[in-house]
Amino acid sequence: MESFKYRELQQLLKSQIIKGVFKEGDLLPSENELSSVHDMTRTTVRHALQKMEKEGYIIKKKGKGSIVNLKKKRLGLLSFKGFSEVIGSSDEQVSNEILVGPVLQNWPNDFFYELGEEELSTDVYYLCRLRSVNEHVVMLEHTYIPNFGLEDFEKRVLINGSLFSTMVIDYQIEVTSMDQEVRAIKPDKITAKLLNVDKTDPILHAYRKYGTSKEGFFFYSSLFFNTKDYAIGSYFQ
Amino acid sequence: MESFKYRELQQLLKSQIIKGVFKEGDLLPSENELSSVHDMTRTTVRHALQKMEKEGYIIKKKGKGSIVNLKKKRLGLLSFKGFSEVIGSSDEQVSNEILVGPVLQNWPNDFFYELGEEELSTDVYYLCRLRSVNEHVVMLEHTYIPNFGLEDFEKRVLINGSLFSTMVIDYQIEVTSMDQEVRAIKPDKITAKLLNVDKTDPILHAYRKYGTSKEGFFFYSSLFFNTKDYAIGSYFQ
DNA sequence: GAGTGGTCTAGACCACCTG
DNA sequence: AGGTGGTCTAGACCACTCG
Repeated sequence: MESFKYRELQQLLKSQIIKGVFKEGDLLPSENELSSVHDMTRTTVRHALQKMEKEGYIIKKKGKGSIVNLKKKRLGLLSFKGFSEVIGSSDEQVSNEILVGPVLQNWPNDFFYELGEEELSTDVYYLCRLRSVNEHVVMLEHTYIPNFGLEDFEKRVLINGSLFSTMVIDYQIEVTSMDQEVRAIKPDKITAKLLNVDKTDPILHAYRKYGTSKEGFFFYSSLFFNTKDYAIGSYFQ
Repeated sequence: MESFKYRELQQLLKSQIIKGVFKEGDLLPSENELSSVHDMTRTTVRHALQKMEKEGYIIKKKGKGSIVNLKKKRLGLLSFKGFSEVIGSSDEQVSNEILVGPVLQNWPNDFFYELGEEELSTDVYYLCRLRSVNEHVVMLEHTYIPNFGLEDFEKRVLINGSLFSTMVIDYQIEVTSMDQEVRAIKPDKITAKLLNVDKTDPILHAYRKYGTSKEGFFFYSSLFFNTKDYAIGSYFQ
């Protein structure tokens, strides 16, 4: 709804990065160039770039420029970038198997987060995905997305295999926050089998609630991690 | 070394918050007041406050002001605030027991992070702490701090029981980043006993490397979490 | 030396909150 | 209505990188 110059620039650059106009390691146009091209002050350009740096899309270097950055060294799965963004451009062989495609259904009983009335009055897209790195299964994710005007969501092919990118590009919804609870647990039979671990092996479990740029729109995940082969890495600054 | 107006204001306000001049929920002086009192533009004040908001010291509300914020809802132990900052002002009964006080020693063999030559040529402060919430043991932390000019560190009493606050106030060193690897594991005997869990109970383990405002100065932790009683929460935005 | 991002000034108008 | 933070302009000087 609200429209700001810095926000428009930010969204433009972001979608250009996601679409591949600017690739990993590329330099964005300089602040002076962006300010003259888009007819705004350098202050405003810097505001946009600052946000993008905070979100991890770019790294700024004094005297050099703004460098496009999408990779992280390891599996940054405790930060709130999506799996594909985090893993995407590294050397790892990544696969992303959808076990249960987006299906519209009712909310499960005893949902792991408390839901608002509006959420409860809609149905929900359920998605179950299995993620592997170098043919090691590392993560099983159950995702629940309330159907607040997501047209034809079940027919979409995820852009770059990424749910986050799809939401930005197709629905102009940005993920802005993530809240999670993490525990070490013993897996149940089915989860152990899917993650290819023994039933006595400890695994990591997380409940997540994602906040978005769309007022009142949240979505939820329950995730299981096999940390035998790959530790879960994360980096904050 | 480098000195900027926004950085000085930032450090002043931060230390005032840590020392209790401004308490949880208080409003900081308005941007206009800060700019006239400290003789700088509002832009510069905003720069300082922006950094502080990013670091989680304050929350800004349009039309209201900048609200001092130190608590998080749950145990935000996967973010990189220190334990004391995260837990500090909530309703929980927190204890922070130092099992092995800061002792100067050599680096362990096969240290969990790769160390630089400068680091290897110094000795290191070792610190072992046990953290409890409402009398449930939740965390065991082994901390390794290279002795790069930390005078009398072994004699310090941690300010507010917090290592992070002590470093800011006594040594002007700020923690600016954190890198970690997380795994679900079975505890060894000693750790199980200290965390008060069964040896078959899964626990969560993390290796951490903290980056600081002091060039080339890092410190390290190996942490074990009991997630039976309290899940590890974290919030990102 | 030319170009880059980092810091900083001195203003302006706006939307939001509270008495 | 008065004060707050949010957005934005139009400049300036600096430290850094690179050819």
